[in-house]
Amino acid sequence: MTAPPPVSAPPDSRQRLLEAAHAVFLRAGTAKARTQDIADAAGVNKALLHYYFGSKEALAREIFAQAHGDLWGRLLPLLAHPDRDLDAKVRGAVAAQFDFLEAHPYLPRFVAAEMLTNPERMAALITRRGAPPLDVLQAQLDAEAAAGRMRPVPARQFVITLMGAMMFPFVMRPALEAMELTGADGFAGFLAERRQFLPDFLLAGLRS
Amino acid sequence: MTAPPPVSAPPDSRQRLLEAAHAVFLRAGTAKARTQDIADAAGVNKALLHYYFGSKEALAREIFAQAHGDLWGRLLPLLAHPDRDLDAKVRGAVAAQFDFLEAHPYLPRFVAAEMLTNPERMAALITRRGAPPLDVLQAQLDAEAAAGRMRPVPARQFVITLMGAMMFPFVMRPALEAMELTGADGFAGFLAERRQFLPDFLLAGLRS
DNA sequence: TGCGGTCTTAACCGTTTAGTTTAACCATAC
DNA sequence: GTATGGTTAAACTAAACGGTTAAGACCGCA
Repeated sequence: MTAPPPVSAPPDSRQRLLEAAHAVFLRAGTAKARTQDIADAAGVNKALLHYYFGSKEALAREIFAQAHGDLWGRLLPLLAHPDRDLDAKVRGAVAAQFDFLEAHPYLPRFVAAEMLTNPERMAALITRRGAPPLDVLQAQLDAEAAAGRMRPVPARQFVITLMGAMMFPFVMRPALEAMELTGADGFAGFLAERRQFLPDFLLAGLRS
Repeated sequence: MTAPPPVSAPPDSRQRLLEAAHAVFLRAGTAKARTQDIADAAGVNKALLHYYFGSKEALAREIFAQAHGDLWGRLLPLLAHPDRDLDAKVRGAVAAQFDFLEAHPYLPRFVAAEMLTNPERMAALITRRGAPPLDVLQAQLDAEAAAGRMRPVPARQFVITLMGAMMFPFVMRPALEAMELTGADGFAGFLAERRQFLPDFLLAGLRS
């Protein structure tokens, strides 16, 4: 059924297990995922999973930490960059994040689901960054407000609105489709339209 | 340990089971929740759960359908109302939805998680409404655009942005807190600020 | 040649869980 | 005063699942 074991297999089974675990976990959640399914997807025996990772829980921790980092790691540094104006930042962030999300559409819902069923995994991750990278953005917003070009706006509100505007459709996609809110051209059409719509809308929301 | 069986117990055990299931499911997800925990929370025997609902899955379907309806049922009709102007609609929707979400903070994450782990439950719900109630809103947006007061905006984009702007912080709350994005005054402070921020921001985003 | 890391097969263990069964209890209605 | 429906307690089953183990095969390398 599965591919025959390659004669001179490179020792990348660990990596293939990680990729298989990523795929299985993201489509089922770690609670419902079966280690047997992961082993099968990796074309590998279940015993090897324990050989490398010790337990399903350890593997799940690794996948969740990576998913969490992937989901947020791009956006925040981009917004914290001091040498680009707001307009360029927002347009760049939206384009980059949508590219990433379309390549990993299950990631936001997976992270949300895991935070519900396994809050301790999130708690084990919190000892990370120091100060939040919002100072630069807040300074830019304040400068624009002082110049009269924008209303005064808390950076945290804007950032979370920006992130949510992109991730939320992926989190709630099945519900939106069931309610026919994404429209006749389907989710892909909705997303294409949204890539255009969002930057203008968000920047207009800032202007005074 | 549990309350002694009331001498003349009203036959509301079914209702108490539903409420207990709601509480347990929403904090753990249906995959990780245990029927024993639900029975305990209801102060009732586990056999009674099957007496009333037949299976954990049937109970989960009922809770999920209710949660899904609660989450979306308020907002869409409010936005479809033809006799209020956009400004009043948006302000009213934001206030009402935040009231509801603060009373049921786990609901959005629960719905998202269930759509990941049990997509078939969502699929079993789709035979509901007919046309989406976006026509009225779209007509209002078009009229404003024709009058030159707003840019032309697809109603679906605005509605999903509006919903996401409120639900997303609840879906991703643990991650936002871990990244210290909600700020020093905590999630409650962030929400209070957001109630003020959002209506102005969203309406400004529409204006030309 | 022999060693050690990688990997497989297949059986097996221990635990957890949904769901069932049985027998009994008690109020209310008939 | 007996039938009925709601309810309990506890023991039980059947199955699924995570995890373990043993024995050995393959392979590059010293």
